[in-house]
Amino acid sequence: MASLTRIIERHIQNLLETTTEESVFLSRKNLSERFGCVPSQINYVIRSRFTPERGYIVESQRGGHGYIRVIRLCLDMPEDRANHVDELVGDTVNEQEIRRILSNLQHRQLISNRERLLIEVATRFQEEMGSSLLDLSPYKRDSLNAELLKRLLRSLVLG
Amino acid sequence: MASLTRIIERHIQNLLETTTEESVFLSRKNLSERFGCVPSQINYVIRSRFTPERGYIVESQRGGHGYIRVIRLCLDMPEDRANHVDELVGDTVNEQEIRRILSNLQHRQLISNRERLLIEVATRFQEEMGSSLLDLSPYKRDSLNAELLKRLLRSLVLG
DNA sequence: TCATTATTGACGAATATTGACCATAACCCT
DNA sequence: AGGGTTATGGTCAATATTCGTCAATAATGA
Repeated sequence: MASLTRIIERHIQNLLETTTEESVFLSRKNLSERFGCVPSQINYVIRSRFTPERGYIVESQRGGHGYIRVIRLCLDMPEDRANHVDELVGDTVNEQEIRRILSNLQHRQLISNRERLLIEVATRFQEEMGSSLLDLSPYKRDSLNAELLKRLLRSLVLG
Repeated sequence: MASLTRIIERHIQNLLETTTEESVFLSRKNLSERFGCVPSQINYVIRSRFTPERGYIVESQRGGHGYIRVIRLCLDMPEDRANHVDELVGDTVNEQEIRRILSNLQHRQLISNRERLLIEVATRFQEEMGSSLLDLSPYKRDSLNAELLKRLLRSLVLG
């Protein structure tokens, strides 16, 4: 029993995979009628699933002939991917954020599940060392986590 | 008398062995009702038994249609395999030995190029932290390296 | 006996759904 | 051209539904 949000998400992803274009134009009204929901549910799906963090950008226009356009980010150049990684991770990350980032990257097939596992083990080990052995402050641990995570991901994404 | 934790652990493992998928979706609420325990007991089982170090990845989502997803990358590591990893790595390893071990594993096609890269980056980062940030003795650094390397390799069920 | 592991429950955080009200752009009619 | 009308999409807050965390307590085992 999938949620409506997930169903609509899949629908939009299908459209993106089907087309040869790098974007699709949606009608909020049509979509909400097709899926039997209030229009603002479409906004919720867009806001929660088609974010820059997941590799999308969105444009829209109101009024007559209005639309919502969903564009797939193109990260062909290794350098673009490295920059993307730096933005994703930022200067500090806690364990929860690490899990979320890795989940995203895996769904986008930028890392395999074994690679994800290695990264989780490595960051957990560092977290454990940082808190029990070294008694570092939470902030210091989060910034060390960010540094390690960026190095790991950059090494994959530059190749 | 088997503890509830063990019973629930076995239940989840059975689900994983039964399904043809690489993962199972659980409902915390359902499970806790079925086994007559508080919901947070399910978290305890997951946290203590289905860790990345043991080769599992866990994703979850709160809210409506929430779930806990357990992904198993490999079946549990047999005892002898784990011992093999321990022998391979030993109690201390320096960078040179790490490279030799990884090279060997890669030639036997037990790890990919990218996986090797991750392990090297992770151990090098720890080495760097250990010497510059915390000024650990070389011996201490080598034993931390060994511990990290063993956890990484065990998670992949190598040996 | 002491350390580790297991159990519980109160409280907190995240996600999904819905609807009322707001903002904007195109169209059409003087 | 101007102004009203119509057709879109956007925002925000309320509510419901899950799951997570943390700390206290109990049980187990070495």
